Amino acid sequence: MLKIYNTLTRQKEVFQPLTDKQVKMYVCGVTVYDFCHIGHARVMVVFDMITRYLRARDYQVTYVRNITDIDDKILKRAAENGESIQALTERMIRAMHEDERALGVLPPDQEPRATAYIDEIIAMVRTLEDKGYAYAAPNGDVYYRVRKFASYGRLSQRQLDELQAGARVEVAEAKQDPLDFVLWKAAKAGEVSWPSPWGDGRPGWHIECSAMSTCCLGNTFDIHGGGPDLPFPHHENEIAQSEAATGQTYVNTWMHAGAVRVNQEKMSKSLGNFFTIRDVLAEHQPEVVRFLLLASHYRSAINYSVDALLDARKSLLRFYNALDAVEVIQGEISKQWRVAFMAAMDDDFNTPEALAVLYDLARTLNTAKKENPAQAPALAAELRELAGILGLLQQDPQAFLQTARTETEATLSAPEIESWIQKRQQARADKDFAESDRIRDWLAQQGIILRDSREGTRWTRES
RNA sequence: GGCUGGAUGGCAGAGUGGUUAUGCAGCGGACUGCAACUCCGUGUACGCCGGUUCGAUUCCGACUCCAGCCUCCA
Repeated sequence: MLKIYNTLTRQKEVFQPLTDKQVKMYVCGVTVYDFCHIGHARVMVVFDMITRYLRARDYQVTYVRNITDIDDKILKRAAENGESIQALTERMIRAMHEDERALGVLPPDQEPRATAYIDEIIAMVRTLEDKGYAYAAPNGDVYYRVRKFASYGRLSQRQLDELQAGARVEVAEAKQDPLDFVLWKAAKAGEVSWPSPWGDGRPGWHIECSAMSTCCLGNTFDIHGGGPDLPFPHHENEIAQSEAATGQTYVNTWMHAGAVRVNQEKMSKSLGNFFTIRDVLAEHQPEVVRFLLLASHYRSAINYSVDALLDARKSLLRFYNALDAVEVIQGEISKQWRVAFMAAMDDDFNTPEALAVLYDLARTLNTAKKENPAQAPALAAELRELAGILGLLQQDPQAFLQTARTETEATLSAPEIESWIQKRQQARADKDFAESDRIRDWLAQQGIILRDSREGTRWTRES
Protein backbone atom coordinates (compact mmCIF):
# COMPACT_ATOMS: atom_id res chain seq x y z
CA MET A 1 0.00 0.00 0.00
CA LEU A 2 1.65 3.17 -1.22
CA LYS A 3 1.41 6.20 1.02
CA ILE A 4 2.33 9.69 -0.08
CA TYR A 5 2.62 12.87 1.98
CA ASN A 6 0.17 15.43 0.63
CA THR A 7 1.09 19.08 1.17
CA LEU A 8 -2.59 19.94 0.98
CA THR A 9 -3.53 17.85 4.01
CA ARG A 10 -0.13 17.81 5.73
CA GLN A 11 -0.21 14.08 6.20
CA LYS A 12 0.61 10.80 4.53
CA GLU A 13 -2.33 9.38 2.63
CA VAL A 14 -2.95 6.08 0.93
CA PHE A 15 -2.40 6.81 -2.74
CA GLN A 16 -5.44 6.15 -4.88
CA PRO A 17 -5.17 7.31 -8.50
CA LEU A 18 -8.27 8.52 -10.32
CA THR A 19 -8.03 5.61 -12.69
CA ASP A 20 -6.79 2.34 -11.32
CA LYS A 21 -3.14 1.69 -12.14
CA GLN A 22 -2.79 4.95 -14.05
CA VAL A 23 -1.02 7.99 -12.68
CA LYS A 24 -1.13 11.44 -14.17
CA MET A 25 1.63 13.63 -12.78
CA TYR A 26 2.61 17.22 -13.51
CA VAL A 27 5.79 18.81 -12.17
CA CYS A 28 6.78 22.45 -12.45
CA GLY A 29 9.95 22.66 -14.48
CA VAL A 30 12.42 25.47 -14.84
CA THR A 31 12.45 28.94 -16.32
CA VAL A 32 15.13 28.65 -18.96
CA TYR A 33 17.21 31.79 -18.63
CA ASP A 34 20.27 30.26 -16.95
CA PHE A 35 21.97 26.93 -16.27
CA CYS A 36 20.29 24.59 -13.82
CA HIS A 37 21.70 24.34 -10.31
CA ILE A 38 21.71 21.57 -7.72
CA GLY A 39 18.32 22.66 -6.42
CA HIS A 40 16.86 22.04 -9.87
CA ALA A 41 18.74 18.77 -9.99
CA ARG A 42 17.02 17.65 -6.82
CA VAL A 43 13.55 18.20 -8.25
CA MET A 44 14.53 16.44 -11.47
CA VAL A 45 16.08 13.46 -9.70
CA VAL A 46 13.39 13.14 -7.04
CA PHE A 47 10.49 13.09 -9.46
CA ASP A 48 12.44 10.79 -11.75
CA MET A 49 12.87 8.41 -8.82
CA ILE A 50 9.15 8.68 -8.07
CA THR A 51 8.24 7.96 -11.68
CA ARG A 52 10.57 4.97 -11.82
CA TYR A 53 9.15 3.58 -8.60
CA LEU A 54 5.54 4.02 -9.67
CA ARG A 55 6.36 2.19 -12.91
CA ALA A 56 8.17 -0.55 -11.01
CA ARG A 57 4.95 -0.89 -9.07
CA ASP A 58 3.07 -1.41 -12.35
CA TYR A 59 1.45 1.98 -12.57
CA GLN A 60 1.11 3.50 -16.01
CA VAL A 61 2.56 6.93 -15.46
CA THR A 62 2.08 9.98 -17.64
CA TYR A 63 4.74 12.39 -16.46
CA VAL A 64 4.50 15.98 -17.68
CA ARG A 65 7.09 18.61 -16.78
CA ASN A 66 6.79 22.05 -18.30
CA ILE A 67 9.37 24.47 -19.58
CA THR A 68 8.80 28.16 -18.94
CA ASP A 69 10.25 29.81 -22.01
CA ILE A 70 8.67 33.25 -21.77
CA ASP A 71 9.09 35.40 -18.69
CA ASP A 72 10.51 38.73 -17.51
CA LYS A 73 13.82 37.22 -16.49
CA ILE A 74 14.23 35.66 -19.92
CA LEU A 75 13.55 38.98 -21.64
CA LYS A 76 16.05 40.70 -19.38
CA ARG A 77 18.78 38.09 -19.78
CA ALA A 78 18.40 37.90 -23.54
CA ALA A 79 18.72 41.68 -23.76
CA GLU A 80 21.83 41.61 -21.53
CA ASN A 81 23.39 38.90 -23.63
CA GLY A 82 22.47 40.56 -26.88
CA GLU A 83 20.87 37.37 -28.12
CA SER A 84 17.34 36.59 -29.17
CA ILE A 85 14.90 35.14 -26.70
CA GLN A 86 14.67 32.01 -28.73
CA ALA A 87 18.43 31.58 -28.98
CA LEU A 88 18.72 31.91 -25.20
CA THR A 89 15.92 29.53 -24.35
CA GLU A 90 16.98 26.92 -26.90
CA ARG A 91 20.52 27.04 -25.57
CA MET A 92 19.38 26.62 -21.97
CA ILE A 93 16.92 23.86 -22.79
CA ARG A 94 19.70 21.96 -24.53
CA ALA A 95 21.97 22.44 -21.54
CA MET A 96 19.22 21.32 -19.16
CA HIS A 97 18.71 18.13 -21.15
CA GLU A 98 22.42 17.40 -21.10
CA ASP A 99 22.54 17.95 -17.36
CA GLU A 100 19.61 15.74 -16.53
CA ARG A 101 20.64 12.94 -18.88
CA ALA A 102 24.01 12.92 -17.14
CA LEU A 103 22.22 12.53 -13.81
CA GLY A 104 20.29 9.54 -15.10
CA VAL A 105 16.99 11.40 -15.29
CA LEU A 106 14.65 9.82 -17.82
CA PRO A 107 12.85 12.29 -20.10
CA PRO A 108 9.32 13.18 -19.00
CA ASP A 109 6.60 11.91 -21.31
CA GLN A 110 5.75 15.45 -22.28
CA GLU A 111 7.65 18.71 -21.91
CA PRO A 112 5.18 21.41 -22.91
CA ARG A 113 6.54 24.91 -23.45
CA ALA A 114 4.55 27.97 -22.49
CA THR A 115 5.00 29.62 -25.88
CA ALA A 116 3.36 26.64 -27.55
CA TYR A 117 0.20 27.02 -25.45
CA ILE A 118 -0.64 30.70 -25.88
CA ASP A 119 -4.05 29.92 -27.41
CA GLU A 120 -4.96 27.63 -24.51
CA ILE A 121 -3.74 30.20 -22.01
CA ILE A 122 -5.84 32.94 -23.61
CA ALA A 123 -8.85 30.62 -23.64
CA MET A 124 -8.49 29.95 -19.91
CA VAL A 125 -8.14 33.64 -19.10
CA ARG A 126 -11.28 34.32 -21.14
CA THR A 127 -13.15 31.66 -19.22
CA LEU A 128 -12.04 33.24 -15.95
CA GLU A 129 -13.15 36.62 -17.21
CA ASP A 130 -16.54 35.24 -18.28
CA LYS A 131 -17.02 33.71 -14.85
CA GLY A 132 -16.08 36.92 -13.09
CA TYR A 133 -12.78 35.69 -11.68
CA ALA A 134 -10.69 37.90 -13.93
CA TYR A 135 -10.83 41.53 -14.98
CA ALA A 136 -9.02 43.59 -17.54
CA ALA A 137 -7.33 46.64 -16.07
CA PRO A 138 -7.10 49.95 -17.90
CA ASN A 139 -3.40 49.38 -18.59
CA GLY A 140 -4.10 46.23 -20.60
CA ASP A 141 -3.12 43.74 -17.87
CA VAL A 142 -5.60 41.08 -16.85
CA TYR A 143 -5.78 40.17 -13.15
CA TYR A 144 -7.23 37.34 -11.10
CA ARG A 145 -9.71 38.42 -8.45
CA VAL A 146 -8.29 36.49 -5.52
CA ARG A 147 -11.01 37.30 -2.98
CA LYS A 148 -13.64 35.75 -5.20
CA PHE A 149 -12.03 32.33 -4.83
CA ALA A 150 -13.26 31.21 -1.43
CA SER A 151 -10.65 28.58 -0.60
CA TYR A 152 -7.65 30.69 -1.61
CA GLY A 153 -4.77 30.03 0.77
CA ARG A 154 -5.73 26.47 1.65
CA LEU A 155 -2.61 24.81 0.25
CA SER A 156 -0.20 27.16 2.01
CA GLN A 157 -2.41 27.68 5.08
CA ARG A 158 -2.62 31.40 4.69
CA GLN A 159 -5.29 33.88 5.75
CA LEU A 160 -5.97 36.55 3.16
CA ASP A 161 -5.95 39.38 5.66
CA GLU A 162 -2.63 38.35 7.09
CA LEU A 163 -1.20 38.18 3.62
CA GLN A 164 -2.30 41.68 2.98
CA ALA A 165 -0.83 42.93 6.22
CA GLY A 166 2.53 41.39 5.42
CA ALA A 167 2.65 42.52 1.85
CA ARG A 168 5.95 44.21 1.10
CA VAL A 169 5.56 44.34 -2.62
CA GLU A 170 4.76 47.50 -4.45
CA VAL A 171 1.14 47.23 -5.40
CA ALA A 172 0.41 47.76 -9.03
CA GLU A 173 -1.96 50.66 -9.44
CA ALA A 174 -4.13 48.76 -11.82
CA LYS A 175 -5.05 46.03 -9.32
CA GLN A 176 -8.44 46.24 -7.67
CA ASP A 177 -6.99 44.43 -4.66
CA PRO A 178 -3.33 44.13 -3.69
CA LEU A 179 -3.67 40.35 -3.53
CA ASP A 180 -4.75 40.02 -7.14
CA PHE A 181 -2.16 38.52 -9.44
CA VAL A 182 -1.57 38.94 -13.13
CA LEU A 183 -2.90 36.49 -15.71
CA TRP A 184 -1.94 38.41 -18.81
CA LYS A 185 0.65 41.14 -19.06
CA ALA A 186 0.27 43.93 -21.58
CA ALA A 187 3.35 44.31 -23.73
CA LYS A 188 5.46 47.42 -23.53
CA ALA A 189 6.73 48.89 -26.77
CA GLY A 190 9.16 46.58 -28.50
CA GLU A 191 8.55 43.58 -26.22
CA VAL A 192 7.80 40.18 -27.63
CA SER A 193 4.04 39.67 -27.55
CA TRP A 194 1.04 37.75 -28.78
CA PRO A 195 -2.31 39.23 -29.82
CA SER A 196 -5.18 38.72 -27.40
CA PRO A 197 -8.67 40.03 -26.69
CA TRP A 198 -7.04 42.49 -24.25
CA GLY A 199 -4.38 43.66 -26.65
CA ASP A 200 -0.86 42.46 -27.33
CA GLY A 201 0.84 40.85 -24.37
CA ARG A 202 2.22 37.71 -22.81
CA PRO A 203 1.02 35.25 -20.18
CA GLY A 204 1.62 35.68 -16.47
CA TRP A 205 3.68 33.00 -14.78
CA HIS A 206 1.00 30.97 -12.99
CA ILE A 207 -1.51 30.65 -15.80
CA GLU A 208 0.78 28.64 -18.07
CA CYS A 209 0.92 25.73 -15.63
CA SER A 210 -2.85 25.71 -15.20
CA ALA A 211 -3.36 25.72 -18.95
CA MET A 212 -0.68 23.18 -19.82
CA SER A 213 -1.45 20.71 -17.04
CA THR A 214 -5.13 20.76 -17.89
CA CYS A 215 -4.46 20.35 -21.59
CA CYS A 216 -2.03 17.47 -21.08
CA LEU A 217 -3.68 15.66 -18.18
CA GLY A 218 -7.30 16.82 -17.88
CA ASN A 219 -9.21 19.00 -15.41
CA THR A 220 -8.32 16.75 -12.50
CA PHE A 221 -5.15 14.72 -12.16
CA ASP A 222 -3.33 12.72 -9.51
CA ILE A 223 -0.04 14.33 -8.55
CA HIS A 224 1.33 17.82 -8.89
CA GLY A 225 4.92 18.34 -7.81
CA GLY A 226 7.56 20.99 -7.60
CA GLY A 227 10.27 22.63 -5.56
CA PRO A 228 10.04 23.89 -1.99
CA ASP A 229 9.39 27.49 -2.92
CA LEU A 230 6.34 26.83 -5.06
CA PRO A 231 3.38 26.20 -2.72
CA PHE A 232 2.95 29.94 -2.32
CA PRO A 233 2.12 31.73 -4.43
CA HIS A 234 2.58 29.61 -7.54
CA HIS A 235 0.64 26.48 -6.67
CA GLU A 236 -1.93 28.42 -4.69
CA ASN A 237 -2.60 30.52 -7.78
CA GLU A 238 -2.73 27.49 -10.03
CA ILE A 239 -5.46 26.02 -7.87
CA ALA A 240 -7.41 29.25 -7.91
CA GLN A 241 -7.16 29.53 -11.69
CA SER A 242 -7.92 25.95 -12.58
CA GLU A 243 -10.69 25.28 -10.12
CA ALA A 244 -12.39 28.56 -10.94
CA ALA A 245 -12.14 27.81 -14.65
CA THR A 246 -13.22 24.17 -14.62
CA GLY A 247 -15.34 24.00 -11.49
CA GLN A 248 -13.59 20.75 -10.62
CA THR A 249 -10.89 19.65 -8.20
CA TYR A 250 -7.54 20.47 -9.77
CA VAL A 251 -5.12 18.04 -8.09
CA ASN A 252 -5.49 15.28 -5.53
CA THR A 253 -1.93 14.99 -4.21
CA TRP A 254 0.53 17.86 -3.92
CA MET A 255 4.19 16.93 -3.49
CA HIS A 256 7.08 19.28 -2.75
CA ALA A 257 10.77 18.46 -2.62
CA GLY A 258 12.94 19.81 0.19
CA ALA A 259 15.47 22.57 -0.21
CA VAL A 260 19.13 22.20 -1.02
CA ARG A 261 21.18 24.34 1.32
CA VAL A 262 24.67 25.68 1.31
CA ASN A 263 26.05 26.51 4.75
CA GLN A 264 22.55 26.22 6.20
CA GLU A 265 21.07 28.69 3.72
CA LYS A 266 18.82 27.85 0.85
CA MET A 267 20.63 27.56 -2.45
CA SER A 268 18.96 30.11 -4.66
CA LYS A 269 19.43 32.42 -7.55
CA SER A 270 18.69 35.49 -5.46
CA LEU A 271 21.25 34.62 -2.78
CA GLY A 272 23.80 33.84 -5.46
CA ASN A 273 25.03 30.81 -3.51
CA PHE A 274 24.15 28.25 -6.15
CA PHE A 275 26.29 25.64 -7.85
CA THR A 276 25.29 24.74 -11.37
CA ILE A 277 24.94 21.10 -12.27
CA ARG A 278 27.59 21.39 -14.95
CA ASP A 279 30.10 22.97 -12.59
CA VAL A 280 29.62 20.16 -10.11
CA LEU A 281 29.82 17.50 -12.80
CA ALA A 282 33.16 18.88 -13.91
CA GLU A 283 34.58 17.63 -10.62
CA HIS A 284 32.33 14.78 -9.54
CA GLN A 285 30.86 11.73 -11.17
CA PRO A 286 27.17 12.25 -12.07
CA GLU A 287 26.04 9.16 -10.19
CA VAL A 288 27.65 10.56 -7.04
CA VAL A 289 25.44 13.63 -7.30
CA ARG A 290 22.38 11.47 -7.88
CA PHE A 291 23.26 9.29 -4.90
CA LEU A 292 23.70 12.32 -2.66
CA LEU A 293 20.26 13.57 -3.69
CA LEU A 294 18.63 10.22 -2.91
CA ALA A 295 20.50 9.49 0.31
CA SER A 296 18.14 11.78 2.21
CA HIS A 297 14.36 11.70 2.21
CA TYR A 298 12.96 13.81 -0.62
CA ARG A 299 11.12 16.20 1.68
CA SER A 300 13.94 16.99 4.08
CA ALA A 301 16.41 19.79 3.53
CA ILE A 302 19.87 18.68 2.51
CA ASN A 303 23.13 20.50 2.79
CA TYR A 304 25.28 20.63 -0.29
CA SER A 305 29.04 20.41 0.24
CA VAL A 306 32.06 18.77 -1.26
CA ASP A 307 32.35 16.60 1.86
CA ALA A 308 28.81 15.36 1.32
CA LEU A 309 29.71 14.45 -2.26
CA LEU A 310 32.81 12.59 -1.11
CA ASP A 311 30.69 10.62 1.37
CA ALA A 312 28.27 9.75 -1.41
CA ARG A 313 31.16 8.57 -3.53
CA LYS A 314 32.37 6.30 -0.73
CA SER A 315 28.95 4.73 -0.53
CA LEU A 316 28.94 4.04 -4.24
CA LEU A 317 32.45 2.58 -4.02
CA ARG A 318 31.11 0.09 -1.50
CA PHE A 319 28.29 -0.96 -3.80
CA TYR A 320 30.42 -1.14 -6.92
CA ASN A 321 33.11 -3.11 -5.07
CA ALA A 322 30.40 -5.59 -4.18
CA LEU A 323 29.27 -5.80 -7.80
CA ASP A 324 32.83 -6.03 -9.10
CA ALA A 325 34.24 -9.38 -10.16
CA VAL A 326 30.94 -11.20 -10.07
CA GLU A 327 28.59 -12.30 -12.81
CA VAL A 328 25.12 -10.79 -12.80
CA ILE A 329 22.58 -13.47 -13.57
CA GLN A 330 19.02 -13.62 -12.32
CA GLY A 331 18.21 -16.62 -10.20
CA GLU A 332 16.23 -17.95 -7.32
CA ILE A 333 16.96 -16.09 -4.12
CA SER A 334 15.12 -14.91 -1.07
CA LYS A 335 12.54 -12.22 -1.70
CA GLN A 336 13.39 -10.59 1.64
CA TRP A 337 15.32 -7.68 0.17
CA ARG A 338 12.76 -6.95 -2.51
CA VAL A 339 9.97 -7.03 0.04
CA ALA A 340 11.81 -4.73 2.44
CA PHE A 341 12.86 -2.40 -0.36
CA MET A 342 9.33 -2.01 -1.68
CA ALA A 343 7.97 -1.52 1.84
CA ALA A 344 10.42 1.33 2.41
CA MET A 345 9.53 2.94 -0.90
CA ASP A 346 5.83 2.46 -0.25
CA ASP A 347 6.26 4.66 2.81
CA ASP A 348 6.35 8.01 1.03
CA PHE A 349 9.37 7.05 -1.07
CA ASN A 350 11.73 6.49 1.84
CA THR A 351 14.94 6.16 -0.16
CA PRO A 352 17.30 6.22 2.87
CA GLU A 353 15.57 3.17 4.25
CA ALA A 354 15.52 1.54 0.82
CA LEU A 355 19.27 2.13 0.57
CA ALA A 356 19.73 0.50 3.98
CA VAL A 357 18.13 -2.61 2.48
CA LEU A 358 20.60 -2.44 -0.39
CA TYR A 359 23.54 -2.21 2.04
CA ASP A 360 22.30 -5.37 3.66
CA LEU A 361 21.99 -7.04 0.28
CA ALA A 362 25.48 -5.89 -0.67
CA ARG A 363 26.93 -7.38 2.52
CA THR A 364 25.20 -10.67 1.78
CA LEU A 365 26.63 -10.55 -1.73
CA ASN A 366 30.14 -9.89 -0.44
CA THR A 367 29.88 -12.86 1.88
CA ALA A 368 28.45 -15.07 -0.84
CA LYS A 369 31.32 -14.22 -3.17
CA LYS A 370 33.62 -15.95 -0.69
CA GLU A 371 31.48 -18.60 0.91
CA ASN A 372 28.69 -19.42 -1.51
CA PRO A 373 29.76 -18.39 -5.03
CA ALA A 374 26.81 -20.12 -6.66
CA GLN A 375 24.46 -17.62 -5.07
CA ALA A 376 26.48 -14.52 -5.88
CA PRO A 377 25.25 -13.89 -9.46
CA ALA A 378 21.61 -13.90 -8.39
CA LEU A 379 22.31 -11.62 -5.43
CA ALA A 380 24.20 -9.26 -7.71
CA ALA A 381 21.29 -9.28 -10.15
CA GLU A 382 18.85 -8.43 -7.37
CA LEU A 383 21.06 -5.61 -6.14
CA ARG A 384 21.32 -4.11 -9.58
CA GLU A 385 17.65 -4.45 -10.26
CA LEU A 386 16.48 -2.88 -7.01
CA ALA A 387 19.06 -0.09 -7.28
CA GLY A 388 17.85 0.45 -10.83
CA ILE A 389 14.49 1.51 -9.44
CA LEU A 390 16.38 4.42 -7.93
CA GLY A 391 18.32 4.91 -11.14
CA LEU A 392 21.54 3.81 -9.42
CA LEU A 393 24.24 1.15 -9.91
CA GLN A 394 23.62 0.71 -13.62
CA GLN A 395 27.22 1.33 -14.67
CA ASP A 396 29.86 -1.29 -15.21
CA PRO A 397 31.62 -1.55 -11.82
CA GLN A 398 35.04 -1.21 -13.40
CA ALA A 399 33.93 1.89 -15.23
CA PHE A 400 32.85 3.52 -12.01
CA LEU A 401 35.83 2.40 -9.96
CA GLN A 402 38.35 3.44 -12.55
CA THR A 403 36.90 6.87 -13.21
CA ALA A 404 38.68 9.70 -11.47
CA ARG A 405 36.70 12.11 -9.37
CA THR A 406 37.92 14.96 -11.49
CA GLU A 407 39.10 15.01 -15.06
CA THR A 408 42.39 16.52 -14.06
CA GLU A 409 43.23 13.74 -11.63
CA ALA A 410 43.41 11.12 -14.37
CA THR A 411 47.16 11.44 -14.69
CA LEU A 412 47.95 7.85 -15.65
CA SER A 413 46.21 6.04 -18.47
CA ALA A 414 44.70 2.62 -17.94
CA PRO A 415 47.33 0.84 -20.07
CA GLU A 416 50.09 2.55 -18.11
CA ILE A 417 48.54 1.41 -14.88
CA GLU A 418 48.14 -2.13 -16.17
CA SER A 419 51.75 -2.11 -17.17
CA TRP A 420 52.90 -1.14 -13.67
CA ILE A 421 50.65 -3.80 -12.21
CA GLN A 422 52.37 -6.37 -14.43
CA LYS A 423 55.76 -5.28 -13.18
CA ARG A 424 54.56 -5.49 -9.63
CA GLN A 425 53.12 -8.95 -10.18
CA GLN A 426 56.51 -10.11 -11.36
CA ALA A 427 58.17 -8.62 -8.29
CA ARG A 428 55.64 -10.37 -6.07
CA ALA A 429 56.21 -13.64 -7.85
CA ASP A 430 59.92 -13.14 -7.18
CA LYS A 431 59.11 -12.37 -3.54
CA ASP A 432 60.68 -8.97 -4.06
CA PHE A 433 58.21 -7.26 -1.77
CA ALA A 434 60.31 -4.12 -1.44
CA GLU A 435 59.98 -3.51 -5.17
CA SER A 436 56.35 -4.57 -5.11
CA ASP A 437 55.52 -2.10 -2.36
CA ARG A 438 57.54 0.62 -4.02
CA ILE A 439 55.38 0.32 -7.14
CA ARG A 440 52.19 0.23 -5.12
CA ASP A 441 53.18 3.29 -3.12
CA TRP A 442 54.13 5.16 -6.24
CA LEU A 443 50.79 4.34 -7.87
CA ALA A 444 49.05 5.44 -4.68
CA GLN A 445 50.75 8.79 -5.01
CA GLN A 446 49.21 9.01 -8.48
CA GLY A 447 45.80 8.31 -6.96
CA ILE A 448 45.65 4.65 -7.93
CA ILE A 449 44.69 2.16 -5.21
CA LEU A 450 45.43 -1.54 -5.78
CA ARG A 451 43.48 -4.50 -4.49
CA ASP A 452 44.98 -7.97 -4.75
CA SER A 453 42.74 -10.99 -4.95
CA ARG A 454 42.86 -14.56 -6.20
CA GLU A 455 41.50 -13.32 -9.52
CA GLY A 456 44.32 -10.85 -9.88
CA THR A 457 44.97 -7.24 -9.04
CA ARG A 458 42.26 -4.67 -9.53
CA TRP A 459 42.63 -0.94 -9.30
CA THR A 460 40.53 2.05 -8.36
CA ARG A 461 41.07 5.73 -8.82
CA GLU A 462 40.62 7.27 -5.42
CA SER A 463 38.82 10.55 -4.93
C1' G B 1 4.66 39.85 12.78
C1' G B 2 1.78 35.42 10.32
C1' C B 3 2.30 30.50 8.50
C1' U B 4 5.18 25.79 7.73
C1' G B 5 8.95 22.40 8.85
C1' G B 6 13.10 20.77 11.76
C1' A B 7 16.49 19.84 16.25
C1' U B 8 18.81 11.94 16.71
C1' G B 9 25.51 8.94 18.61
C1' G B 10 32.25 12.23 15.99
C1' C B 11 29.68 13.08 10.92
C1' A B 12 25.59 11.81 7.53
C1' G B 13 20.74 9.91 8.08
C1' A B 14 16.02 6.64 8.93
C1' G B 15 12.68 5.18 12.55
C1' U B 16 9.91 3.72 16.86
C1' G B 17 5.47 4.25 23.11
C1' G B 18 9.07 -0.75 25.81
C1' U B 19 13.25 -5.07 21.67
C1' U B 20 16.87 1.80 20.13
C1' A B 21 18.15 1.28 11.44
C1' U B 22 21.93 2.09 7.87
C1' G B 23 26.50 4.27 5.97
C1' C B 24 31.17 6.89 6.95
C1' A B 25 34.90 7.72 10.65
C1' G B 26 37.15 5.32 15.23
C1' C B 27 38.61 0.93 18.05
C1' G B 28 39.53 -4.70 18.37
C1' G B 29 39.83 -9.20 15.41
C1' A B 30 39.87 -12.26 10.66
C1' C B 31 41.72 -12.29 5.67
C1' U B 32 46.55 -10.49 3.18
C1' G B 33 53.79 -11.23 2.27
C1' C B 34 52.27 -6.16 3.94
C1' A B 35 48.12 -3.43 2.31
C1' A B 36 43.54 -2.37 -0.10
C1' C B 37 38.74 -4.63 -0.77
C1' U B 38 35.82 -7.73 2.31
C1' C B 39 33.96 -10.14 6.78
C1' C B 40 33.10 -10.41 12.31
C1' G B 41 32.79 -7.64 16.86
C1' U B 42 32.38 -2.79 19.18
C1' G B 43 28.74 2.91 19.95
C1' U B 44 21.83 2.74 24.88
C1' A B 45 22.34 9.07 20.57
C1' C B 46 17.62 11.19 20.50
C1' G B 47 17.70 20.32 21.96
C1' C B 48 15.63 22.18 26.93
C1' C B 49 11.59 22.13 30.76
C1' G B 50 7.09 20.20 32.27
C1' G B 51 2.76 16.76 31.47
C1' U B 52 0.19 12.01 30.01
C1' U B 53 1.83 6.77 30.80
C1' C B 54 3.75 1.04 34.39
C1' G B 55 7.26 3.06 30.69
C1' A B 56 8.64 8.64 25.93
C1' U B 57 13.68 9.93 21.82
C1' U B 58 8.71 8.59 19.98
C1' C B 59 2.18 11.52 22.39
C1' C B 60 0.72 16.69 24.56
C1' G B 61 2.16 21.82 26.18
C1' A B 62 5.80 25.77 27.02
C1' C B 63 10.72 27.34 25.80
C1' U B 64 15.41 27.85 23.00
C1' C B 65 17.74 27.48 18.47
C1' C B 66 17.83 26.52 12.98
C1' A B 67 15.61 26.71 8.20
C1' G B 68 11.73 27.83 4.62
C1' C B 69 7.44 30.70 2.75
C1' C B 70 4.92 35.47 3.20
C1' U B 71 8.88 39.19 -3.13
C1' C B 72 11.43 36.44 -8.58
C1' C B 73 13.41 31.72 -7.00
C1' A B 74 13.23 24.27 -7.74
